[in-house]
Amino acid sequence: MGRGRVQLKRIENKISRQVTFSKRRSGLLKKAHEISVLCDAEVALIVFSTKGKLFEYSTDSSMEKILERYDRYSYAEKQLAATDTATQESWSFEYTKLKARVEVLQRNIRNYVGEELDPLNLRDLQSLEQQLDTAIKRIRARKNQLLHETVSELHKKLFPLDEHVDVYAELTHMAVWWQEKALAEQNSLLAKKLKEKEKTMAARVQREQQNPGQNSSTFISRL
Amino acid sequence: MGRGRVQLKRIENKISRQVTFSKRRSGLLKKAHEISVLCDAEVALIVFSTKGKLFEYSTDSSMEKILERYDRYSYAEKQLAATDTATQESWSFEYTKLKARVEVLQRNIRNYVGEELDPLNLRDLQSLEQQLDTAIKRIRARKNQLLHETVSELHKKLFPLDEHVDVYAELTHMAVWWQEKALAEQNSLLAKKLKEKEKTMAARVQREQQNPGQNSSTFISRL
DNA sequence: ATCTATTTATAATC
DNA sequence: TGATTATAAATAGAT
Repeated sequence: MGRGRVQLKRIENKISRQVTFSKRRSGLLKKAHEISVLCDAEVALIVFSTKGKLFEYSTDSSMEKILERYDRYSYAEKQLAATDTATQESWSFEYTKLKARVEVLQRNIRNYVGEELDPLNLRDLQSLEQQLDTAIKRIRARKNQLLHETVSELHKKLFPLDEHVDVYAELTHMAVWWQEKALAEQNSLLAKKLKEKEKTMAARVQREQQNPGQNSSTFISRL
Repeated sequence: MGRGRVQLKRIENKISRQVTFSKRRSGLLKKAHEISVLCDAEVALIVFSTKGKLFEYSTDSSMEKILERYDRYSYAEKQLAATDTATQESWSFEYTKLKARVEVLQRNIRNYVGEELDPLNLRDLQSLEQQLDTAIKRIRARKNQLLHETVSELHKKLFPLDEHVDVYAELTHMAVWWQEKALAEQNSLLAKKLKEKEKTMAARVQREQQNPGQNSSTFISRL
């Protein structure tokens, strides 16, 4: 409903994707609210943007209640299966144990997404950072692999008879080319920055020489 | 959008309320799906009719994952509400729920440390990477803050009478110095790498010229 | 469910 | 972001 028909597929242009998101999001929230009021329904709507920003709507702003209700609804089946597996007494204990476990896991996860870092000491932070660093590397590797596979399959579809072309080698070439380009750009950028720094440094040194011993290097010279 | 304007208030006629609900519900689900696809967003939509029937939509049908993410986003408030519900409901139900939760959390954690990535699609990987990237930034910021505080306290102990020295200014000087050094090192390293790359590139180009059209650029030129 | 007259939502543009 | 406008979509009311 606009000046042109719209295909149901990811909008590739980042800007217009963002604009569309903003418009449609407000439209969606509005409609969620409308059906909730008009039809006396309970609605919970959660939207995460690509960048991970959260938008939400819930009837009477009781998201909690609705999600609880949802859980009750969707776990109903699982409950039946589990009812007769264990005896009543042991459950209390098991439950407590499990609950503690959930708390630990949740705390861990919060740390993994960079929240509640205050209780951690330097060593914890260090090891956390290292873990996440490894994780990111693996994720990127997996992403590449996935892309790799996708491209390779695509290639097979495009050139089914063309067996002698080594797609992997081609991709490697492309990667090398890309890397070189990025490297060159980074290099010139760094060179520029370095020059600026040298300039400001020279200026500061000159100032220091004009009024020496004022305050500046006291701390460093003491260490 | 119909033959008459509509007031934003509960439709009193039961029949037309039901009809409107049915129509608008499908419209809402459709729009939720559309924004999800068009704008690459993660959407979870839960609707309970007046009669308590459940309708839901979720991106990639992973309602669990999205609700988990939502919980993480707004865990602060939730903590309080979740604690005392356990006493009321049957243990069996709560236990089952909790167990499922533990499984989800564990799976999440495995993903956060870069394990079991195979079931994830490209979008999942992308969002995971982004989350971890943010996390690492926060962790580094916290590390720096901690170091900062430690040094500042140490300084107070070492020079208790020395109130006029601005430790923060000193630290800034040190930081600048350090940055410049690192920058210079990085620069020379990059320069070295670049030169190597150029050499290998030149070598490859030469090879290509000697036996042209063998296999290499077939793929790229076709794209 | 199906059919339109209308109202709404929104894509394109600035 | 915020407005404007032409057009596509959704849907209220009727069947």
